[in-house]
Amino acid sequence: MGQWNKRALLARLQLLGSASRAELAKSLGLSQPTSGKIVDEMLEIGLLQEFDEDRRQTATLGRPGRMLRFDTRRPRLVTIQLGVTETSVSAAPVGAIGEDAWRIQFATPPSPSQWRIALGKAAGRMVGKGLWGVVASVPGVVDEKNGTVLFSPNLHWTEGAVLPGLMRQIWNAPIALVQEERALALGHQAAAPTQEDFLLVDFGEGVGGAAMIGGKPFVPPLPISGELGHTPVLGNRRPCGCGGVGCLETLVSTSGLLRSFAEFRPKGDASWVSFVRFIAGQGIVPWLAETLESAAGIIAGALNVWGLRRVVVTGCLAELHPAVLRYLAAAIERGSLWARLGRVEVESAPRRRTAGLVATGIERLVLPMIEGESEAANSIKKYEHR
Amino acid sequence: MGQWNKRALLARLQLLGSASRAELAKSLGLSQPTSGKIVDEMLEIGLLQEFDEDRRQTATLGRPGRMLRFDTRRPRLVTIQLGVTETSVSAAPVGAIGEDAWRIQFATPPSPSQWRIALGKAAGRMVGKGLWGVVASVPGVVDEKNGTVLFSPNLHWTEGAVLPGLMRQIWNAPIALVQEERALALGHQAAAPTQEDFLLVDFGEGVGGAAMIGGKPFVPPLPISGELGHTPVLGNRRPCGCGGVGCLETLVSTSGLLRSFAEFRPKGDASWVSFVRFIAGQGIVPWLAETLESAAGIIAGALNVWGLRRVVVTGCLAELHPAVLRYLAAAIERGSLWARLGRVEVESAPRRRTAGLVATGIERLVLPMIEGESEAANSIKKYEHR
DNA sequence: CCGAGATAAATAGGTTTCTTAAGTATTGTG
DNA sequence: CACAATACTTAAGAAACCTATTTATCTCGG
Repeated sequence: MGQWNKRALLARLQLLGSASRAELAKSLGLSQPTSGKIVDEMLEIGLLQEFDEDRRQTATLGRPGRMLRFDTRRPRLVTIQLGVTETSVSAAPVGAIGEDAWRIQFATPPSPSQWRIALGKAAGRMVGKGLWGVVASVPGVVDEKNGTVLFSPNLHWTEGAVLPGLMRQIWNAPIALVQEERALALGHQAAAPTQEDFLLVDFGEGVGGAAMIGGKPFVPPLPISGELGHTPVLGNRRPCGCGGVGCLETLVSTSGLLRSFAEFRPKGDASWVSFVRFIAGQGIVPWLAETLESAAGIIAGALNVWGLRRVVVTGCLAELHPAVLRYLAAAIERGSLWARLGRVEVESAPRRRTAGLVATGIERLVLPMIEGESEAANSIKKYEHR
Repeated sequence: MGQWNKRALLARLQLLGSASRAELAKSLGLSQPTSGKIVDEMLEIGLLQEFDEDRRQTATLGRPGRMLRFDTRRPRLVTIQLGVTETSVSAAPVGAIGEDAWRIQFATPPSPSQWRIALGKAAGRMVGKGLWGVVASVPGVVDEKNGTVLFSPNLHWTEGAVLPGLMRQIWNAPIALVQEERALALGHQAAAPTQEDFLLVDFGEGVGGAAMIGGKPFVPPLPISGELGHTPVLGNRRPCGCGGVGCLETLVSTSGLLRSFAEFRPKGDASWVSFVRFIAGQGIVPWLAETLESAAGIIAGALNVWGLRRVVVTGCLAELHPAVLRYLAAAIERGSLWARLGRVEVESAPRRRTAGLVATGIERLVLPMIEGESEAANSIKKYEHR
């Protein structure tokens, strides 16, 4: 039961970035001794770190607090991004900061066993001691609880593969799997902690969304949610990797956009770079406008269902001319019910996968570790009786 | 903090319907003394009730447990349904059971002050003592926290009206406002406690949805969610009360269906009864099929976004021939991503508004009362610091 | 440089809430 | 009627927090 305060304190510290014992106590409504006790324990474990803050500007009265943050010194989590074309691996401390910086990258091989081998090689070049766990982000429909991929239109070989099993052969540590867009949403939350409610939409090889509600990722009953990419678009006849026809993903993913671009200009160079240049020059051409309208309609529907008013766009759309995002934003606003009562906001942001993976690792691997047997057993017991 | 167990115990009892102290303790992983203490306190207050269970079939060894349930004897909550055409009022005990049975009904007047007067008359004919609170369900976009209606296409006069203020003039007791579909979802949950995750869709004057996730109503960041009725349907040009054009609600609400019916058969009797008879005879005529397809697409979209696989349909669609529901179910299944991985279920159910209102009352009025000042103050303090 | 004021952290002691352990009560069974 | 089985109660102790107090460390003004 008392683990509640621990979690709350760590969550608050994640939100604040750094804080003193007293600040944490005040902001949580805890007493200073309690806050102090928890912090001491976390320092002991190596989860938190004291550091000297540069406080030349904060000329405040009284004894200055000893500032705390998540430990940035020691790599604790192996973070893996299993992407459709590339796999990236690095080791990050729990206090990882800044943009994504991948230590090791390799082309994603086409089978589980080859992936395991490539991953093993990568692991050989990294620290192996003091690790607390391994977190991997995977595209598709992911059952995070069981660590399986149920459905992956763009990376079929992951379906049914026991990815945690493969990884455990390399690192003998706890392992967590995260759905890709959820990791991105958690990463954005870490970078912009004041935005507690938003829908992150990522445009890449596929299109997916993940909702943050009250600063927490929305956890659906089924291991499926935010599947915006596989909503059928009226009039679209392109076949999708999912087996369906006309999915949004076939229009507005990188490959979908390039396909439209090539169809529109059959003789030209259909590379992403030339597409970006083309749009910068020509503006929102009609076929692009139509595509954006479709995407906006689906996004607006998700906003109406979840009761959200902020959209964070990451991925390839954010690389295009800003007018594209503006057009999308206007279209989303038209479809959103909330726009009649208040403001709807659409913004673009960089992908912050590492931060998201680390946040996942803390939540799913580190906290259970801290809470130890007693509590874990207890919560399991409680679950059984449901 | 210890209020956690109280809430958990009451929630569990709500789920089980009735249970003994020992059963509650075991099912929650609590110790018997704790369970016993909490129960004693609740009996004292009058929230729970001991009763003799008929146990001729449960011939179990040992001392039989003293069965507990929510008190069914004393009316504690005034439950009000402010409907588009009718307002219904009754007083219910916290252990209210069975289908809706409204004590007093009157046509909903067209203004706040007239409504207040009619309500006052109704109150005169009811018990006034020992009441714990008043719960009212309201259609539209409801800010439950502030007790205001932001938007109500079919009952415009409620927008901006201070409904809790009006009610407090009549009953000087705590008051809670609930969005109508959310109340229905809570009511269904009470009647079918094992279904923890579902989307309730009600077809009536309007069309609205509410999601139950893990046995709890989904609480959106904005006071808007599940607004299925105001999703535009391609090709539909009917104007909607919301100011938009082509909303689903204009097709599939009672009045929308009747309008289509009248357009299809201009000379016939366009009453609901004759429509029901017509469909029973003719089956799913093409225009109805199209309407159902539109509704199903929007419902399936919501399932995909929320990660749900069960739809509970209440209201006018459930009154039509069963083939209508079957058609709708098949169409929903086609649009649902989960249908490729597992089963999707669609069922109809009666409206259980009283149960939902009572559940709301317990959650929002009775529990805070029980937890008392100390805790309330504490949680408020915690909130401020966010 | 020093003391006063201010704030942070640590310590001590008390409260609340649960749990474990050990009764007591009430049933069915032989 | 004794005995096993189960439900409830009581008593004592443990865990987690809180309040109050003390100690530490800073700024500021002389």
